[in-house]
Amino acid sequence: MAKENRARYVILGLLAHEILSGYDIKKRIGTRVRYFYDISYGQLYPELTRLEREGLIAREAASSEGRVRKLYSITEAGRRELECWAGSPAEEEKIQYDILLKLFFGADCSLRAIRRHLETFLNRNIAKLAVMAEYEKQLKAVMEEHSCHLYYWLTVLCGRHVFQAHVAWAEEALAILEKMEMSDDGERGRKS
Amino acid sequence: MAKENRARYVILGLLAHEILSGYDIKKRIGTRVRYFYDISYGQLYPELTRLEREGLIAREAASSEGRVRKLYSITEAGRRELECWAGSPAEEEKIQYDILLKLFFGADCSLRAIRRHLETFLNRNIAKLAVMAEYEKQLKAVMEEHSCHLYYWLTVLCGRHVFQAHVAWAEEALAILEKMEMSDDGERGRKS
DNA sequence: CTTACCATGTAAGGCGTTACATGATTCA
DNA sequence: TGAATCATGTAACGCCTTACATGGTAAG
Repeated sequence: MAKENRARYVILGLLAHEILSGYDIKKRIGTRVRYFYDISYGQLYPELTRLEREGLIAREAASSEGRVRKLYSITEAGRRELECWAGSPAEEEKIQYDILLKLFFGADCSLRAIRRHLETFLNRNIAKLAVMAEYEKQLKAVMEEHSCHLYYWLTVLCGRHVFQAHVAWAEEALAILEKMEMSDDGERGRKS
Repeated sequence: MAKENRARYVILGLLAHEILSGYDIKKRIGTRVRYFYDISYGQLYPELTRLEREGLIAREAASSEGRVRKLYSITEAGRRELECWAGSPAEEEKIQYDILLKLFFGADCSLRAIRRHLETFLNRNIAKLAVMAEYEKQLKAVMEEHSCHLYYWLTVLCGRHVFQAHVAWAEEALAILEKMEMSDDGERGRKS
């Protein structure tokens, strides 16, 4: 999975629009793309150093009004690199959900545990779905005037579809389990 | 994301039902759970060594009919470990799709590239969806008689929901882009 | 004056991949 | 005899996380 060093392109992508510090970048990621990408300082700062050394980003004159801040901007080479990456084929997406492994391989654990996993999963995804709906509402209002944000919108749309699917699956799975329990009623090793 | 060492639990989960060699395990994973988990030999064999050293799995007497095969079985301690894992809370699932990053951060690349990404994504997920549908058909037939395979079915169901969502999203996104192109028609930096 | 936040980093270590190395067996 | 598959591993390296280290500033 981790093959392409997403970090560097996310950084370049953000710097393509604004001059930012490492701390700023972390915040931007936290608020804007949390649902499909995250980064830690342990990866961010070394990557910034590397990008600068490679000439893909450059230090801006620090405003030096007291606080230490290292501001970075993207270079022409950086823009080319970003464009090249954006045009090259995307890696295949993988679904690696812990819950599926627990369902599949932990099949001999209690039914109660399975139900608990599904319920946690369901609640989490209901919440995420609500957030996506909220984003969409806000975006729709903004986009009436500014036709940009199209790509932002498309990513939110993806989130809505995927989280909706999670919710639908969890509900269906819980319903199936309930039906099983009815007909099966307390048979064998599985204690409810 | 990578926090819990899924590999070890997948191995234990497979060994909970059969005695297998490393090679067998790899094959089982390849045919049965490819869509939500995969492993490489570089991870598999060292993990087997570790699990044996920890007493969670044990070497079975090799049948020694020529070929070298190391067969492993799960121990009682291994079963306890597996059960403990299966009962503990599942990690939060993350969607980390390369295509979303390219959409979001490569927003200044050509519209043609975006469309190509979406089409590739769409075709891939149509194919996956078809596989899930096939699995479901087979499973339904088998489950008439054997009521086991329930958890297998639930995982396939998840795949169906998720891949269906991917397909729906990609189609909607492509439709939106097409509409944009109509009204916008070749304006600005984006060359179609 | 202390808490919260701003801000930048390093070190250790785990997870996971790819490439390489080796050799036996089966089948055309 | 040569290719495919069976079968087990190691080495190197990259990604990423967690925990730690350091210090400044704003606000109550």
